[in-house]
Amino acid sequence: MEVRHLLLLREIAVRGTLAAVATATHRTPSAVSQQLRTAERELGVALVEPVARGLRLTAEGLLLAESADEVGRVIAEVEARLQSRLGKPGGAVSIGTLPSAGEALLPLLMPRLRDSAITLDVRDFDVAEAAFARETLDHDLVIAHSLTGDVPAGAGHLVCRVLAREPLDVAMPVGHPLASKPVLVPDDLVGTTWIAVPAGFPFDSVLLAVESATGRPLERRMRLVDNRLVESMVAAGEGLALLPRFTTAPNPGTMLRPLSGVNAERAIVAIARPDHYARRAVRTVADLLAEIGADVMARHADLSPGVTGRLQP
Amino acid sequence: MEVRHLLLLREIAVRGTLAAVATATHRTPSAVSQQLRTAERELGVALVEPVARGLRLTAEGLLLAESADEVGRVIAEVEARLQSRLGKPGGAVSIGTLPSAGEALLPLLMPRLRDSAITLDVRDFDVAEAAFARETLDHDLVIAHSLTGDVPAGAGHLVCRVLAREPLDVAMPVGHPLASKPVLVPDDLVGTTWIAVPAGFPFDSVLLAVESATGRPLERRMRLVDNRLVESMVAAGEGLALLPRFTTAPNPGTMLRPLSGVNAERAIVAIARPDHYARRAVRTVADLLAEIGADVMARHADLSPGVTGRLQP
DNA sequence: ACTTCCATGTAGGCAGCCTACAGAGTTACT
DNA sequence: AGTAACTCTGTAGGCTGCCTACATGGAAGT
Repeated sequence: MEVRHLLLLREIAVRGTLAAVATATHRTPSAVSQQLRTAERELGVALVEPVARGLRLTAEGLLLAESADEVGRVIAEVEARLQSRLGKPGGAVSIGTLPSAGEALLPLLMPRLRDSAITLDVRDFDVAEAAFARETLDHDLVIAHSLTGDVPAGAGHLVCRVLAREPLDVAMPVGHPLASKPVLVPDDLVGTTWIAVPAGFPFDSVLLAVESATGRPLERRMRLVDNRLVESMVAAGEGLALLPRFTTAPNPGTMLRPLSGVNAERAIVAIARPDHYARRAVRTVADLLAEIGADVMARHADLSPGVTGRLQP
Repeated sequence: MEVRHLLLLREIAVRGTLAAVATATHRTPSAVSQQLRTAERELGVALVEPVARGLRLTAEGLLLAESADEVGRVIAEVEARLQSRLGKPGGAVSIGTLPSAGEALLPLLMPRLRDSAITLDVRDFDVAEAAFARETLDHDLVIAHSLTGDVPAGAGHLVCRVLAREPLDVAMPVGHPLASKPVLVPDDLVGTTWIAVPAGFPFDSVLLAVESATGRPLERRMRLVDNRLVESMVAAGEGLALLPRFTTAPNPGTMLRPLSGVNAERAIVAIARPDHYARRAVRTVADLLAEIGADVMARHADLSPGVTGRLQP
């Protein structure tokens, strides 16, 4: 029983096809196929069965793939134990992040890693909530968010650390009638039109909650992802929008007002595969992100949202 | 971090020299040395340091060697989980046994494995109590004994199953004056001479206990290991001896009498390395041995020792 | 001093993993 | 229906890496 074969099965279980495993591990599909056959021959069991134009794991293959999680975790822990004895954590840590959270956190992370042996490799993507979990396959840490709780959908057996809780405020053009109220409630929003996000994206759940609270539908005029673009649309008077408080820069054309009465808050969380999280460098970065998240929350705790300065002086 | 290297370090930790590891794994010392250097290069740490004419593990090497126990156990458990799903356990199980316990148990084990896929590979050795633990390096199961408790000396972190508790009786030639008593106590033995075992062998602790109870030394005339030889000496009138009840065959020249007042009993135990014990075939054999041990104890429960038939009808 | 038992170095054989390329099967699109 | 795109698989060949065989150097015991 070779560990390499166990890890191969785990990759197959999680990526679905041999071709995906091959590209993820920088090999040809042929190599993966041959290794799989070797594993089957040595174990004396069928590990995969053909289905449609691909294949899927047999019950035995699935059993071993699940076991591989445990094996991988134990080995990673051993490695971490050694590294922690050898000195400071180091190496490359790959981070995948949703842009808005990355904008709030990562610029503060870089200086804290200045005199460590850790190097970062950052990528960003804006995907539906359930798609963040998949990104942990290709990144050590994924900065995701959730509006329904502290664990993003699909991140069941991943390591999951809440970095911050960020209010989602209502953005409106300067001079909008609602700007006179320091805090908005759902009833204030009846009849308004919105710059919304594509279906499946977390922010939409807030609008749905507002509709459910008032019993009246909201008009969604566009479905945009990029917050900078959304802001410009709001400033142009195309509608209201929900924007995360920490990263919506003061902007002469728009202002923010908090929304109460529904859950208008997102949890910014770092998620990781347990075996990646076993690396000390990865854990160190996660620790720093949690610190930074707390700092950011503290800095906004007594500040009003947006460009209007302090509301409760 | 390769599992092969971890297991190599464990072998070094446990066997002491590269030469011993090499012979145990059927390789040349050169191969082992090269693999060790490869491990050091990949990990970037010194794992061994020269000492005297051999070497010893550094602190880091020892850390990894200990971790290897955990890794090996987890992998063995995965393998066992797969095998248990695939059907009946099978494969070769190597047993090392002390001769007397093997004589009592193993003939009953063979028929029970008749229609299984398990094959046995049995060896025997008669060593001091503390030496049994070392034999678990080379055998899946070691049948050992202990007079001081249920765990033989040195078997601290081994799997340890008590198979039977066997009285050690006093063997004497037919017609010996002590034969008139159905049960002996230490005071009966004052002034007697004995066929003893070499120092360090467990049986000696019983004679020491008798001496301690009576305050009078016993004369030890020879120091023999082989029980068949001991029996013949007893029959020849050379002295008394302690013999295990289950395997001392009825013999026209000798008879047995139980000894009370001191702990004259040995625990027959199966010991194994946890990673070996994870194999289902190994566990199955251990289960059967425990059954057999219980049977043997039950069969002797209402029978008097030796050739004299039932004493308490 | 000689033997013995360590570990280690070098050269070469051999197995195993990988790539490159080709082929067969299935699905989806035009 | 026909084609394109995707899947997995097979074969031939190169390359890396592990091992053996043999030789060397050092430490301990006789």
